[in-house]
Amino acid sequence: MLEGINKIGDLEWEVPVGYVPDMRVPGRFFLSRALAETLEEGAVRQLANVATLPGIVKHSLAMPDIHWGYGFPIGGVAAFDRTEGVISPGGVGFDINCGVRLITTPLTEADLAGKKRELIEALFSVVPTGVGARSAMRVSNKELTEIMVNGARWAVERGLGTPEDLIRCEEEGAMPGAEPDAVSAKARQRGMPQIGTLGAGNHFLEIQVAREIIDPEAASVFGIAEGQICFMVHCGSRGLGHQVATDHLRTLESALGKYQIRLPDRQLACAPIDSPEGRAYYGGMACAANYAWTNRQVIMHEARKAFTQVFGIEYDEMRLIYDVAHNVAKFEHHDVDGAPMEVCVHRKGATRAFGPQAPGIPREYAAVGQPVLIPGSMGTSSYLLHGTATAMQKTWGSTCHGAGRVLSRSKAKKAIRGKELREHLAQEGILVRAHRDSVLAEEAPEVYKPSHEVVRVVHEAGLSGIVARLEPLGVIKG
DNA sequence: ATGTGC
Repeated sequence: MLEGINKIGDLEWEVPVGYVPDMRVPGRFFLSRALAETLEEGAVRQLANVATLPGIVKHSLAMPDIHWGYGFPIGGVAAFDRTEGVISPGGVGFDINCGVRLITTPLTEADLAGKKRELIEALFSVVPTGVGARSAMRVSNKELTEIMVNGARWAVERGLGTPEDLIRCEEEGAMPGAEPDAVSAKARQRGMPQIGTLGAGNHFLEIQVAREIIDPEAASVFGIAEGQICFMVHCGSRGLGHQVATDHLRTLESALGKYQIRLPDRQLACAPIDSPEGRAYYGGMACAANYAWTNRQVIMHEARKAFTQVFGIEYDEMRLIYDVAHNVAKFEHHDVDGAPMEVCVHRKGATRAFGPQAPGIPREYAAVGQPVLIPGSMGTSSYLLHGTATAMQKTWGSTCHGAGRVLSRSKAKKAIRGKELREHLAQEGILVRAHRDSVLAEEAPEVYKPSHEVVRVVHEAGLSGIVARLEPLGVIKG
């Protein structure tokens, strides 16, 4: 472990005040010995830098998938006092509301046999992939405004889903406080042709089988059984979210002097939550988050239609378990030293993991806590977990989001051949359909930390409980 | 992550 960091529990570490100058609170992160080898000093410094920001409450936190990011570390969680604190795009990330949803089907592996290629091709033909992918769907400027305000409900009202889908979605598919005027014309232009598109990088649409049920009671509550075929959608707010982040970062950087905020790193650009600049970022970010929920709703709808065509099953037999955001800032009420407090929780590459009976989770899941969805890297397992009371106490109800990258894209492309990887995965029974073979090299399993170890750590640390392990059978990539 | 770099 790095110099100057204290072990405070089996899997818990503290970065003391003074690790970098002007820290207001300590940093804390969760990590096993096995993952310690992958810990970057730069990511720990970023965790400490976040602790210098005005109004930060209790700790600057990071999950076991911590790695170096823009300003804030990825895997980072930080809460700021609603009245005294700041809001920062670096604490959310460029892909606002990058997230995941998981859907069960009535199919088994036997049903899939011989039809997997047909299914993959059907899915690939209805879900546009790749950087700059455009949708066949026509969305007007007025409709885009409705999408940014109403989120997934916009899609359901047009028959692209069912009302039950919305209940099983974080924020029911739309955050409050979306402010369309805080989204630039350029951001709108980028977002207009991209509703229903997957994008690139680690985004995917994957066919999976529930290979292992670890917690049968919670699995039954979530409605998933061993051997069941599922599909998972992992994507975000595309060009619109990226442009919202870019636009507001520039505004916030130039307002730093006005609010006399001194930063160890300009990438931490932020503004008081209740300033015009802070409010504008929140309003724009909420628009992008709602756009992302709509995007995943439309992709799920297209995928359901493809399944009905290939297998002759009913649309309603494919049930959304849940949809989670991995990159977002939200106002939440938490207990701080026995007193309720409203804070702005930034989760960047982290998942909300609200425990049993927590407000804001679907009533049907109240007994076990909210579902938590952790995507694997290509060819490796994804996980379904549940939130816990421990997460509420220790991490503002948060857990990890997946496997952090350990090899850069450029290094991965030099070390790995995409075509060979595709053939190798095919031998294991995993069919891959990608926009370009080169993305396969960039997304190879070995360029990521092992997600099973990341998930093991949050389980052992009590931040969430493993419910099921899902194995990939076929995947569509950018 | 991203009309992938100013």
